[in-house]
Amino acid sequence: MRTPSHPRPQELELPNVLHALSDPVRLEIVRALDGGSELACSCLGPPVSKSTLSHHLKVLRESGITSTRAEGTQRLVSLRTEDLEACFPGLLGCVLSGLDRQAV
Amino acid sequence: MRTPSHPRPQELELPNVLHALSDPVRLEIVRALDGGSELACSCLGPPVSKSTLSHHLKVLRESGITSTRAEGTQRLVSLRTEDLEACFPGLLGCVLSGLDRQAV
DNA sequence: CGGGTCGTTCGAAGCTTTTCGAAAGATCAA
DNA sequence: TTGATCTTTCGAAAAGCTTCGAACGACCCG
Repeated sequence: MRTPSHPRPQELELPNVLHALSDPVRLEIVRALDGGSELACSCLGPPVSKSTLSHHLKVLRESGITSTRAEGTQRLVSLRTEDLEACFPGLLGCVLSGLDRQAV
Repeated sequence: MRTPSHPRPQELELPNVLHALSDPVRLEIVRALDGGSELACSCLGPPVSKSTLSHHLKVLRESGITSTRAEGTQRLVSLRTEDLEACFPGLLGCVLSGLDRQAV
Protein backbone atom coordinates (compact mmCIF):
# COMPACT_ATOMS: atom_id res chain seq x y z
CA MET A 1 0.00 0.00 0.00
CA ARG A 2 1.54 3.24 -1.11
CA THR A 3 1.49 6.55 0.60
CA PRO A 4 -0.84 8.68 -1.52
CA SER A 5 0.16 12.03 -2.98
CA HIS A 6 -0.56 15.29 -1.23
CA PRO A 7 -0.90 18.84 -2.53
CA ARG A 8 2.10 21.06 -1.93
CA PRO A 9 1.68 24.01 0.43
CA GLN A 10 1.46 26.55 -2.37
CA GLU A 11 -1.31 24.53 -3.93
CA LEU A 12 -3.71 24.77 -1.01
CA GLU A 13 -6.80 26.73 -1.91
CA LEU A 14 -9.00 28.47 0.58
CA PRO A 15 -12.38 27.42 -0.86
CA ASN A 16 -11.23 23.79 -0.93
CA VAL A 17 -10.00 23.92 2.62
CA LEU A 18 -13.19 25.53 3.86
CA HIS A 19 -15.28 23.05 1.96
CA ALA A 20 -13.35 20.15 3.42
CA LEU A 21 -13.98 21.56 6.88
CA SER A 22 -17.68 22.12 6.31
CA ASP A 23 -18.79 18.55 6.88
CA PRO A 24 -19.55 17.31 10.40
CA VAL A 25 -17.89 13.93 9.85
CA ARG A 26 -14.71 15.57 8.65
CA LEU A 27 -14.74 18.09 11.47
CA GLU A 28 -14.93 15.19 13.87
CA ILE A 29 -11.91 13.64 12.22
CA VAL A 30 -10.00 16.90 12.45
CA ARG A 31 -10.87 17.18 16.10
CA ALA A 32 -9.63 13.66 16.77
CA LEU A 33 -6.32 14.58 15.14
CA ASP A 34 -5.91 17.80 17.07
CA GLY A 35 -2.95 17.62 19.38
CA GLY A 36 -0.61 16.21 16.78
CA SER A 37 -1.40 12.54 17.10
CA GLU A 38 -1.00 10.27 14.15
CA LEU A 39 -3.98 7.93 14.01
CA ALA A 40 -5.05 4.99 11.91
CA CYS A 41 -8.27 5.28 9.91
CA SER A 42 -10.00 2.86 12.22
CA CYS A 43 -9.57 5.28 15.15
CA LEU A 44 -11.20 8.20 13.42
CA GLY A 45 -14.55 9.81 13.16
CA PRO A 46 -18.12 8.97 14.06
CA PRO A 47 -19.46 5.59 13.09
CA VAL A 48 -19.73 5.50 9.31
CA SER A 49 -18.90 2.68 6.95
CA LYS A 50 -15.26 2.23 6.05
CA SER A 51 -15.80 3.28 2.47
CA THR A 52 -17.40 6.51 3.65
CA LEU A 53 -14.55 7.14 6.06
CA SER A 54 -12.03 6.50 3.32
CA HIS A 55 -13.83 9.02 1.14
CA HIS A 56 -13.75 11.72 3.81
CA LEU A 57 -10.09 11.11 4.47
CA LYS A 58 -9.44 11.54 0.78
CA VAL A 59 -11.23 14.89 0.76
CA LEU A 60 -9.21 16.06 3.75
CA ARG A 61 -5.97 14.88 2.20
CA GLU A 62 -6.63 16.40 -1.20
CA SER A 63 -7.55 19.75 0.28
CA GLY A 64 -4.24 19.73 2.16
CA ILE A 65 -5.61 19.46 5.66
CA THR A 66 -4.25 16.05 6.52
CA SER A 67 -1.26 13.96 5.68
CA THR A 68 -1.49 10.19 5.24
CA ARG A 69 1.44 7.87 5.53
CA ALA A 70 1.57 4.14 4.89
CA GLU A 71 2.80 2.04 7.79
CA GLY A 72 2.45 -1.64 7.18
CA THR A 73 -1.15 -2.35 6.44
CA GLN A 74 -2.28 0.79 8.19
CA ARG A 75 -2.53 4.39 7.07
CA LEU A 76 -1.49 6.89 9.66
CA VAL A 77 -3.26 10.21 9.34
CA SER A 78 -2.19 13.50 10.89
CA LEU A 79 -2.97 17.20 10.56
CA ARG A 80 -0.71 19.34 8.37
CA THR A 81 -0.64 21.91 11.08
CA GLU A 82 2.45 23.76 9.91
CA ASP A 83 1.49 23.99 6.26
CA LEU A 84 -1.97 25.18 7.15
CA GLU A 85 -0.55 27.75 9.52
CA ALA A 86 1.75 29.02 6.80
CA CYS A 87 -1.03 29.30 4.22
CA PHE A 88 -3.94 30.43 6.36
CA PRO A 89 -2.60 31.61 9.70
CA GLY A 90 -4.91 30.97 12.59
CA LEU A 91 -7.58 29.26 10.57
CA LEU A 92 -7.22 25.77 11.99
CA GLY A 93 -7.09 27.08 15.53
CA CYS A 94 -10.27 29.12 15.05
CA VAL A 95 -12.10 26.17 13.63
CA LEU A 96 -10.98 23.85 16.41
CA SER A 97 -11.90 26.26 19.14
CA GLY A 98 -15.21 26.98 17.42
CA LEU A 99 -15.82 23.24 17.42
CA ASP A 100 -15.12 22.96 21.13
CA ARG A 101 -17.40 25.85 21.81
CA GLN A 102 -20.27 24.16 20.04
CA ALA A 103 -19.56 20.67 21.25
CA VAL A 104 -21.47 21.30 24.48
CA MET B 1 -40.17 44.37 0.56
CA ARG B 2 -39.58 42.99 3.99
CA THR B 3 -36.36 42.51 5.79
CA PRO B 4 -35.85 38.74 5.86
CA SER B 5 -35.26 36.81 9.06
CA HIS B 6 -31.80 36.00 10.33
CA PRO B 7 -30.53 33.28 12.64
CA ARG B 8 -29.77 34.39 16.18
CA PRO B 9 -26.16 34.31 17.33
CA GLN B 10 -26.63 31.14 19.36
CA GLU B 11 -28.06 29.44 16.30
CA LEU B 12 -24.96 29.84 14.15
CA GLU B 13 -23.42 26.49 13.31
CA LEU B 14 -19.84 26.01 12.35
CA PRO B 15 -20.39 23.57 9.47
CA ASN B 16 -22.96 25.92 7.96
CA VAL B 17 -20.68 28.92 8.27
CA LEU B 18 -17.74 27.07 6.73
CA HIS B 19 -19.90 25.77 3.94
CA ALA B 20 -21.19 29.24 3.20
CA LEU B 21 -17.60 30.45 2.99
CA SER B 22 -16.44 27.64 0.75
CA ASP B 23 -17.78 29.05 -2.51
CA PRO B 24 -15.68 31.51 -4.53
CA VAL B 25 -18.64 33.72 -5.41
CA ARG B 26 -19.63 34.00 -1.77
CA LEU B 27 -16.06 34.65 -0.68
CA GLU B 28 -15.97 37.49 -3.17
CA ILE B 29 -19.13 38.91 -1.65
CA VAL B 30 -17.66 38.66 1.84
CA ARG B 31 -14.53 40.40 0.68
CA ALA B 32 -16.57 43.22 -0.83
CA LEU B 33 -18.33 43.68 2.50
CA ASP B 34 -15.14 43.67 4.53
CA GLY B 35 -14.57 47.03 6.16
CA GLY B 36 -18.09 47.34 7.44
CA SER B 37 -19.76 48.83 4.42
CA GLU B 38 -23.41 48.19 3.81
CA LEU B 39 -23.88 47.44 0.14
CA ALA B 40 -26.81 46.83 -2.18
CA CYS B 41 -27.00 43.49 -3.98
CA SER B 42 -26.15 45.13 -7.25
CA CYS B 43 -22.74 46.18 -5.91
CA LEU B 44 -21.71 42.71 -4.89
CA GLY B 45 -19.78 39.81 -6.25
CA PRO B 46 -18.48 38.73 -9.62
CA PRO B 47 -20.77 38.91 -12.62
CA VAL B 48 -23.47 36.29 -12.12
CA SER B 49 -27.16 36.52 -12.89
CA LYS B 50 -29.31 38.25 -10.33
CA SER B 51 -31.08 35.05 -9.36
CA THR B 52 -27.73 33.41 -8.68
CA LEU B 53 -26.60 36.38 -6.64
CA SER B 54 -29.82 36.33 -4.71
CA HIS B 55 -29.30 32.66 -3.96
CA HIS B 56 -25.76 33.21 -2.65
CA LEU B 57 -26.89 36.08 -0.49
CA LYS B 58 -29.54 33.84 0.97
CA VAL B 59 -26.97 31.19 1.84
CA LEU B 60 -24.77 33.80 3.52
CA ARG B 61 -27.70 35.25 5.41
CA GLU B 62 -29.07 31.92 6.58
CA SER B 63 -25.70 30.77 7.81
CA GLY B 64 -25.45 33.97 9.85
CA ILE B 65 -22.59 35.57 8.01
CA THR B 66 -24.44 38.55 6.61
CA SER B 67 -27.31 40.73 7.61
CA THR B 68 -29.79 42.07 5.08
CA ARG B 69 -31.95 45.10 5.68
CA ALA B 70 -34.67 46.50 3.45
CA GLU B 71 -34.23 50.12 2.45
CA GLY B 72 -36.79 51.23 -0.08
CA THR B 73 -36.48 49.00 -3.09
CA GLN B 74 -32.95 48.00 -2.18
CA ARG B 75 -31.54 45.42 0.20
CA LEU B 76 -28.52 46.55 2.11
CA VAL B 77 -26.19 43.73 3.01
CA SER B 78 -23.47 43.82 5.64
CA LEU B 79 -21.24 41.41 7.55
CA ARG B 80 -22.35 40.31 11.02
CA THR B 81 -18.84 40.91 12.23
CA GLU B 82 -19.64 41.08 15.92
CA ASP B 83 -21.86 38.03 16.06
CA LEU B 84 -19.33 36.00 14.14
CA GLU B 85 -16.56 37.16 16.40
CA ALA B 86 -18.57 36.15 19.43
CA CYS B 87 -19.35 32.68 18.07
CA PHE B 88 -16.14 31.84 16.24
CA PRO B 89 -13.45 34.27 17.36
CA GLY B 90 -10.93 35.10 14.71
CA LEU B 91 -12.52 33.02 11.99
CA LEU B 92 -13.68 35.81 9.74
CA GLY B 93 -10.34 37.57 10.01
CA CYS B 94 -8.42 34.43 9.10
CA VAL B 95 -10.59 33.82 6.10
CA LEU B 96 -10.32 37.39 4.89
CA SER B 97 -6.57 37.48 5.25
CA GLY B 98 -6.28 34.07 3.63
CA LEU B 99 -8.30 35.48 0.76
CA ASP B 100 -5.99 38.46 0.36
CA ARG B 101 -3.02 36.17 0.46
CA GLN B 102 -4.36 34.12 -2.42
CA ALA B 103 -5.76 36.99 -4.42
CA VAL B 104 -2.38 37.61 -6.03
C1' DC C 1 -52.43 54.94 -11.97
C1' DG C 2 -48.41 53.46 -14.96
C1' DG C 3 -43.80 52.42 -15.70
C1' DG C 4 -39.20 51.58 -14.04
C1' DT C 5 -35.95 49.60 -10.81
C1' DC C 6 -34.50 46.25 -7.45
C1' DG C 7 -34.64 41.89 -5.80
C1' DT C 8 -36.92 37.22 -4.86
C1' DT C 9 -39.05 32.96 -6.21
C1' DC C 10 -40.01 29.22 -9.45
C1' DG C 11 -38.73 25.58 -12.49
C1' DA C 12 -35.25 23.14 -14.50
C1' DA C 13 -30.67 21.37 -16.11
C1' DG C 14 -26.27 19.59 -15.01
C1' DC C 15 -23.01 18.50 -11.73
C1' DT C 16 -21.20 17.15 -7.19
C1' DT C 17 -21.59 15.09 -2.63
C1' DT C 18 -22.69 11.67 0.72
C1' DT C 19 -23.49 7.24 1.68
C1' DC C 20 -23.41 2.27 1.39
C1' DG C 21 -22.11 -2.76 0.27
C1' DA C 22 -19.33 -5.65 -2.53
C1' DA C 23 -15.11 -6.50 -4.43
C1' DA C 24 -10.25 -5.86 -4.84
C1' DG C 25 -5.40 -4.51 -3.26
C1' DA C 26 -1.63 -4.50 0.09
C1' DT C 27 0.65 -6.27 3.94
C1' DC C 28 1.76 -9.46 7.60
C1' DA C 29 1.84 -13.87 10.09
C1' DA C 30 1.68 -18.67 10.31
C1' DT D 1 0.64 -20.33 0.15
C1' DT D 2 -3.23 -19.28 2.86
C1' DG D 3 -5.70 -16.61 5.67
C1' DA D 4 -6.46 -12.41 8.39
C1' DT D 5 -6.44 -7.45 8.71
C1' DC D 6 -6.65 -2.82 7.13
C1' DT D 7 -7.91 0.23 3.61
C1' DT D 8 -9.22 1.72 -1.13
C1' DT D 9 -11.92 1.48 -5.28
C1' DC D 10 -16.12 0.51 -7.84
C1' DG D 11 -20.94 0.98 -8.77
C1' DA D 12 -25.04 2.96 -7.56
C1' DA D 13 -28.79 5.57 -5.21
C1' DA D 14 -30.40 9.60 -3.05
C1' DA D 15 -29.79 14.15 -1.95
C1' DG D 16 -27.88 18.62 -2.58
C1' DC D 17 -25.49 22.54 -5.06
C1' DT D 18 -24.86 26.05 -8.70
C1' DT D 19 -26.57 28.29 -12.34
C1' DC D 20 -29.80 30.38 -15.42
C1' DG D 21 -34.09 32.72 -17.50
C1' DA D 22 -38.82 33.83 -16.79
C1' DA D 23 -42.17 35.37 -13.89
C1' DC D 24 -43.54 37.71 -9.91
C1' DG D 25 -43.69 41.14 -5.92
C1' DA D 26 -42.40 45.48 -3.66
C1' DC D 27 -41.35 50.12 -3.94
C1' DC D 28 -40.73 54.81 -5.86
C1' DC D 29 -41.40 58.65 -9.15
C1' DG D 30 -44.00 61.19 -12.39
